[in-house]
Amino acid sequence: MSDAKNIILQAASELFLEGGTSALSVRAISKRAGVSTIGIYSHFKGKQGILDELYIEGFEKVFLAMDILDINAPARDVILNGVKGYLTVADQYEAHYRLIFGESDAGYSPSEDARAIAKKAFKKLIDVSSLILPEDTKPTEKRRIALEIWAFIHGYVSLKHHAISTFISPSQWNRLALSALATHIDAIIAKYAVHILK
Amino acid sequence: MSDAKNIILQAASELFLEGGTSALSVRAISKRAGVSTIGIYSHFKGKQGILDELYIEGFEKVFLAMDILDINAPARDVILNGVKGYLTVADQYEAHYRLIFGESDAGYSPSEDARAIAKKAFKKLIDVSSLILPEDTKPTEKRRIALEIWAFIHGYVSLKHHAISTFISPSQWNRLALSALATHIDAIIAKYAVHILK
DNA sequence: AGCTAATCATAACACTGTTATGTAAGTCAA
DNA sequence: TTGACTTACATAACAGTGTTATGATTAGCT
Repeated sequence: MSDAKNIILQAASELFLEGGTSALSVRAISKRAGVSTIGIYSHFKGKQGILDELYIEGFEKVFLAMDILDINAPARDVILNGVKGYLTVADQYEAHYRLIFGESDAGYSPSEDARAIAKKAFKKLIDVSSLILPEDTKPTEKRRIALEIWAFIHGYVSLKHHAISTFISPSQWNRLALSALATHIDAIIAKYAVHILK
Repeated sequence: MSDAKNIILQAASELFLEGGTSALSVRAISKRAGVSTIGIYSHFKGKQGILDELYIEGFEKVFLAMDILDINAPARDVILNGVKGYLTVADQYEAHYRLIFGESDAGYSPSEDARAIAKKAFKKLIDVSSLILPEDTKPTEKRRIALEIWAFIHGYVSLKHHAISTFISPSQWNRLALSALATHIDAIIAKYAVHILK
């Protein structure tokens, strides 16, 4: 990657972290990067290209957050730890998170490359959440369970961002999300245990 | 409400349903309504005012969707029916839903009046979801459970809107959401049953 | 060296929400 | 009816947005 490209991306990332999408205008980026506005078009595919990079950056953070250190811990704890990491990233990189879930720029839609990273992250989630399932569980079933967990936890993050939700503090939100998910995971485990016993 | 005000709002609502926020420019509204752009500012508080009206419109749809017809049915079914209505509204008025959850216009934030309607809808959700809880459950506990249900189901709707989620059809999404929620509700009921038995 | 392709700057285009200015219409009291 | 005052509307402009056409400059390669 060339110098100018790096400088532009750095400027964009800074502005994005500071003020979200509203602070991310082509002119603001070029001004901070010390280049002309045309630089965003010669090095990236316009603003879409910049947003794509930030989208990928966001999903990479999510991907790393799900990294599991203690592979020997009980499956239930491994998942909850992964989710804890997910929630931390969602807090720390809120602008990225909002971009990923279309909460910041209605006009933006991710490119093929960006979608590929997103799918990679989802596959990792499937791997992690499958730990509570029997090994011979069908792929579609594994995906279904991963989706349940993702929907649940993302629902909490998204509601936290909602304007109505001021009566609950951010840290309390994360605790609520984790305890609710624990309940749900236990329910899933119990269901499969019964299934095995039969 | 005056004539011009109604005409403007009608035009805005139509454009919104047709093309979402991106189709909702002040000039487009005024053009369709047959008035000058200044009309949006004399009858509403600019674009914010228009979005506020649509925000309220959206939450009223959600509110109505949770109306329960069969009050004598089992609590579990009453909730699932209410959620089914919620999902239908989310599909039918996708633009409104996205606006409500900040997925369409990053600049918009609802007024006090709009927030009030949102709180009213949430209170209704608390009432409905409390049906599976013992009558003497504390208000904060009731709220916590309502939040669990809302987060779960909204998480599914939000993921459905996500770009990565093309591998699942819309109707399938709703089925997945409902069955996952059923699992979760049963888990909650079981938990409270144990609590009572002790 | 000479040619080609990429990089950059200026300025402009078509859009956005908003507002200052001016005009016309309606309202109400003397 | 007349005069004063408020409201409704229109035109045009302002400051911002993403994008691009036109040139100029630079870099890489034959």
